[in-house]
This record gives sequence, C-alpha cells and structure tokens, in this order.
Amino acid sequence: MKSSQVTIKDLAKTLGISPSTVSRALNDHPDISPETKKEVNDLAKKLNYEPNVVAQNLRSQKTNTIGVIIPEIVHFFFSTVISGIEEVAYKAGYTVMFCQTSESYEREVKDTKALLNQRIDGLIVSFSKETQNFEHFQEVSKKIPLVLFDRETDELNVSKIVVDDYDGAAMATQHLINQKSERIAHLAGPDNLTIGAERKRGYEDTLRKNNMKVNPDYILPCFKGNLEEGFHAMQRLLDLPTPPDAVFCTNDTAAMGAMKAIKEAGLEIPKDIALVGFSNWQFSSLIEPQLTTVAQPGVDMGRAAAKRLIAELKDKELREQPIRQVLKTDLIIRKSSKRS
Amino acid sequence: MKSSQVTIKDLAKTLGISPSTVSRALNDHPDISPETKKEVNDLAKKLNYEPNVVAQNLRSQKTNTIGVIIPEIVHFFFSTVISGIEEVAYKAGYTVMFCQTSESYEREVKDTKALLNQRIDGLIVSFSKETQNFEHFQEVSKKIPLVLFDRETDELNVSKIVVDDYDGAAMATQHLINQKSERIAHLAGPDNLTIGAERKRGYEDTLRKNNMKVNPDYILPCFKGNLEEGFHAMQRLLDLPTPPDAVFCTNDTAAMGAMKAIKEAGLEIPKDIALVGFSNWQFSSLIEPQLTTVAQPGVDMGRAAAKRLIAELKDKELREQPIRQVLKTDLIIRKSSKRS
DNA sequence: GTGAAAGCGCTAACAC
DNA sequence: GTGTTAGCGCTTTCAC
Repeated sequence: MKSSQVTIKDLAKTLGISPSTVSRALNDHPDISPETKKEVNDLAKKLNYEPNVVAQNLRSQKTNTIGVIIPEIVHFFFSTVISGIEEVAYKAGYTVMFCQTSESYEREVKDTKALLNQRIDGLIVSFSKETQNFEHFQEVSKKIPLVLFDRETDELNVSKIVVDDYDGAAMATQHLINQKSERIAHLAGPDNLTIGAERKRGYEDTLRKNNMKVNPDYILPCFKGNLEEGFHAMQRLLDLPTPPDAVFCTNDTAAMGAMKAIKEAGLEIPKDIALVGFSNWQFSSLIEPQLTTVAQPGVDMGRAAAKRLIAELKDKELREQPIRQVLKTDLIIRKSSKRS
Repeated sequence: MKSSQVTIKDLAKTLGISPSTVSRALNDHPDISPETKKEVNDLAKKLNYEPNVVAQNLRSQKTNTIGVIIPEIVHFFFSTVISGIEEVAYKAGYTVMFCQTSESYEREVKDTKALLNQRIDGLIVSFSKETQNFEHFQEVSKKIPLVLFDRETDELNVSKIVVDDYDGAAMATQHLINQKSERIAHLAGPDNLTIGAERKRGYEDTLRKNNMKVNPDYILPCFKGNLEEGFHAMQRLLDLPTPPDAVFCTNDTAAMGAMKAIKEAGLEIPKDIALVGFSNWQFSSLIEPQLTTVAQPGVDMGRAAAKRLIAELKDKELREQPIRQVLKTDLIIRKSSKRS
C-alpha cells in the first residue's frame, strides 16, 4: 500500500476523466460543467482528498507563507505581536513560520537564509540586539517584501511599524511631574537600540519643557533591563546625597528591581518615590503596588506589520514606497505613581 | 529578467555538465570527482545558489518540518515549551511551524488540516480546553507521528510528555504541612483537564497521608485560574468561621489573586496564611512576598516532545510503542510559605 | 467542456 | 564519473 494520500490522478482515474479536468473542477473553473464539478467534489470528499500544498507551491512559485523573525518568544511583548501577526495572516489565508534568534546575530543570519530557502513570500522582522550589519536583510528585500517592527534601522529602506517610544516616555515623565515629583531619575536602556534612545530623549525633553534640569547623576544605565540591574541601579540612586523622588524606568522588569530596592530601603511607593515602567508586562498589574507603565500595543503592531506585508505582497508597487507607521503608546496609571 | 533565483539547471548550463551531476556534486555524492565537486561548489557560491526547499520537499515527500499546535503563545508556560521544541528541532535540522488555537476546538481542527496539507513530517500538540472529540488527531496519527504534551487523553494511543502534577501538588502540600500549617485550603483547577484533577488528587492524598482531614469547605473552584477568581475564592475562604492558615493554588495567577485578598484583609503572608502556587510564572519571583511555587519544566517538556517526535520520525517502529514520559516538577520555596 | 503535454526544481534509477 | 530519463503533484497553455 502506498503513501495513502489521494492525489488528483487517483480522482481522475476513478472517474475516467483527465487530471486537468479534476484540477479545474476543484478550483471551480468556469469552463467545467456543473455536473462534472459535482462528481469531482463528491468523490474528493468521499476519498478525503486534500491538495498537496507543497506541489501547489512549487508550481505557483509562492508558498502563501509569511516568515517571522523575532528575538525571543518568551518575551510577553513579542508573543503578543506574534498573536497579532498570526491573526491577520490566518484570515488572509497565509501560514506563518517563526524563528527566534535568542538575540544572536549569527542565528539571525542562518534563520533568514533558511526561511528564504523555504521560499516564504514575505518576511516580518524584529532584529536582534547584536545585529549591526544588515546585509542579510538587504538580500531579502531584493527578493521579497520585508517589514520591520519595533526595532528599526536607517540601513533598510523598507516598511517599518514602530511604537512612539518618545511620546510614551514623554507622557510618563509628564505624569510624574504632574504628581509633584521634583527630582525624576531615569533607568535607561541601551542607546544603540532606537527604543532605548528614544525613551531617554522623551524623558529629557519633557524635563526641559517643564523648566527642570536634566541631572546626569539621575540617569543610570540598565542595558539588559532585567531585575538585578534595576535593583542595583536603584540602590545607587538611593545612595546619592539627594536621592530622586520619582523614577522612570526603561522597562517593567527594571522597574520591578527598583521597586524591590526602594522597599528594602524602607521607603514607600509612591509617597517617597513614584515609579513608572514601560511595556505593560503581565505582572505589572499584579504586583504591589500596581505599576504605572506605558503600554505598547503589541497585538496592534503584529496586525499592522502583517497587514502591510500582505498589502506589499498583493501590490508590488507598494514596495517602492515603504511606510513608517508609528503606533501610539498608552500610559496606564496605577498605584505606583499616584500621589493624590 | 526572470525570478533571479539560480537553479541547478543554470549551474549545469554554465559549466556545460548535466543537472544531475550538479545535484550530486552539491550533495557530496561519492561518485563525483573532487574536481567537479569543487567547480560546482565554487560556482554555486559565486552565483549565490540556494536550493529550492519546496522542490526538494516535493521530490522527497518530506518537508523536514514539524508542526506544533498550542492553545496560546502568550502563555509563559507554552512559550517556554516552544523554545524547547525549537531548540531541539533546529539542531536536528528541522523547521518548526506553529499554530495557536486560542483554546478553540474549531480552530484546532482547521489548523490540523492546514498543517497536514503543508505536509509536515510530524505534529506536536497540546489540545484546547474545548476539545472533547479527538478524531482529527486520530486521522493525523494514521499518517504521521503525533506527540502530545501537557494535556493528554486516553483516546489517543500516541506518545505523551506530561508533568507529574500529582507529585508536584503532593510536594507543595507536604511543604505546607512541614511549615506547621494545620488547615490547608486548595484553589482547584477544572476537573476535566487532567492537570486540574491531578493537582487536587495530590493535595488530598497528601493530607490523608498526614492524617489530616480533607475539608470540602476548603476546596474552591478556580476554573479559569485567573487573578479575579483567585481573589474572590480567597475572600470566601477568609469569610469562613475558621479560615485556613495555608492555601495551595492550582496556578500562580490564582495565587496572586489570593495574595491580594489576604493583604486587603490585613493579614500577613506567610505568618497568618502561607501560600503556594503552581507553574513558576515569570512574575512569581518578582512579587512581594516572593511566591513559593511548583515549577513545570517547560523547556524540558518541549525538548522531550521534539526529541521523541524526531525519534519516531527516524524509526517507524517506535510509533508502535508510544511512551508516556513524566517530567518531575520542582518545588521552589520562597518567602510566601516559609515560616522559619 | 475536456484532454494532452509540458514544466515548476530537484533527485535517483538506470544506462554507459 | 557522468548523462539520460522520469517523476514527485499540481496547474495551465494549447489544442480540439
């Protein structure tokens, strides 16, 4: 017994017609008579015929598959983006194929090549923190549409979906000012990722706009952005002769670390020190006090990236005019910053 | 200018040899002379030849692709499992294709069919909460290897990778007893998912083993297992004439809810009420007090599932003897339960 | 309205 | 050691 899969040939043989007629009938071709169509479709159902997508892909030179490269699946933000991509792609009849680079450039290059060899129709990417060289993506964009999200670079002239980090940081900082904070510190992300730089810029500009001084002692690096870093950075801030009375953190995990340090120092949040994070991780509404944070619209981002990619897939002209879509962030005010 | 992709034919033409020789040279076939191999490989590199995986797949009747069906990507546990699957599959030269069902049976059936049509070589599944009928997976297992993880059913005679929920619950309960808890309550998951039932069974058996009574008033349902449910269930427990002095929760989110209710009631954790969760979500080490919890080895589970699937892929015999692999959980003792 | 034939890109039996 | 041929399953041009 052979591989059990029914093919068009089998249907044709059973019905005593040609494979081409079967193919046309299955694809509802106008030339085929209604009777033939019915015969074919009935038999197909009866025998559980399922088209071989691989053969279709080879024939049509497209796969109806979208590749996605992200740094880490376990990051809440990225997993929400994936959900958004998947939702839109699925509705449009596309399959999605993911690779995670674990923030490794080398892995990213390999994944890119592998996806390309799989003959994906288009690629959606958030590149790794390590990535400085974008040749592999330049190669991609010569062949198929490419859309970047969250992390961007000027070296790639393709569509980009990003979040307004500057504005989010500005809102967060302004909110702290409105809560009567006078010495606002910042736990900053890495400058070489746009997101880190933009958040810092939003923070600094907002201080200036309010006639407050930007104090370099109040800006500490949290490049990895994890809890430990946040914890130690906050301890250093508390050791200053005049510690801050508010902190804007480049992400929620760093904010958690800061929170821990503040509590251990016997200070109260938000009374002594108000705290704002960035990203709206799941846990930020669960901790005590609940963390004020800037929500990034992950699902929307995924949706937007997939929509744009699919649009470029359908209309090649669009690829000549890449867009840069900026999604608004949302300041979610919770206890950690409310001094009312 | 045509599709810019270099094919074997192009290489053959340029070198004045036949396509089959090129193919053999690229695949390092022993028959081919070293000189020819070198010529071919050099030209391939020069012209950036990349094999068309789709054509290879059609030819070989396999895709070197593993399908994965999971309920939700944004759940931390599932995202860790994916990481594990991806890691092993990648090393073994397999590509992974994910679908998320969002806990919908209908979507699961569609995804299964779509993956099958993509001609995946094997499938790894954690089925949706809605799924009661397993025909779609029975169809799968007739054709290709299928491995279940986390959620299992007797209706499928295939390999299963599960976590020892019973043992995890027993450890957690015993730990609470060792911490001198006398009235231990349980926020229980749904009975129709094995995981919920097993955790409850582990809890009850451990109480009995220690000559403690199982008090039905102390067992409250938390079927969705979210924060709100945990919160309200805990409030009901606190309203009892004799409230418990410890609670074992079916998952960390419910435990978070319980924690909130306890704090609001002005009670102390762990002094007045000790708390243990299940799953070791990211946040459980971040909250105050840090949550004791039973860690499920998500990454290991993914690795084990992928390893088993690949083994069955390579050796058809193995499919006749499905295994049931039980992974040990790990009790992570933190502040929320330590009364020392 | 339907069939025959060719070809998507690759590989493996079979020749020599 | 290399070429010829055929075929994986599907679709589409070209015939009739």
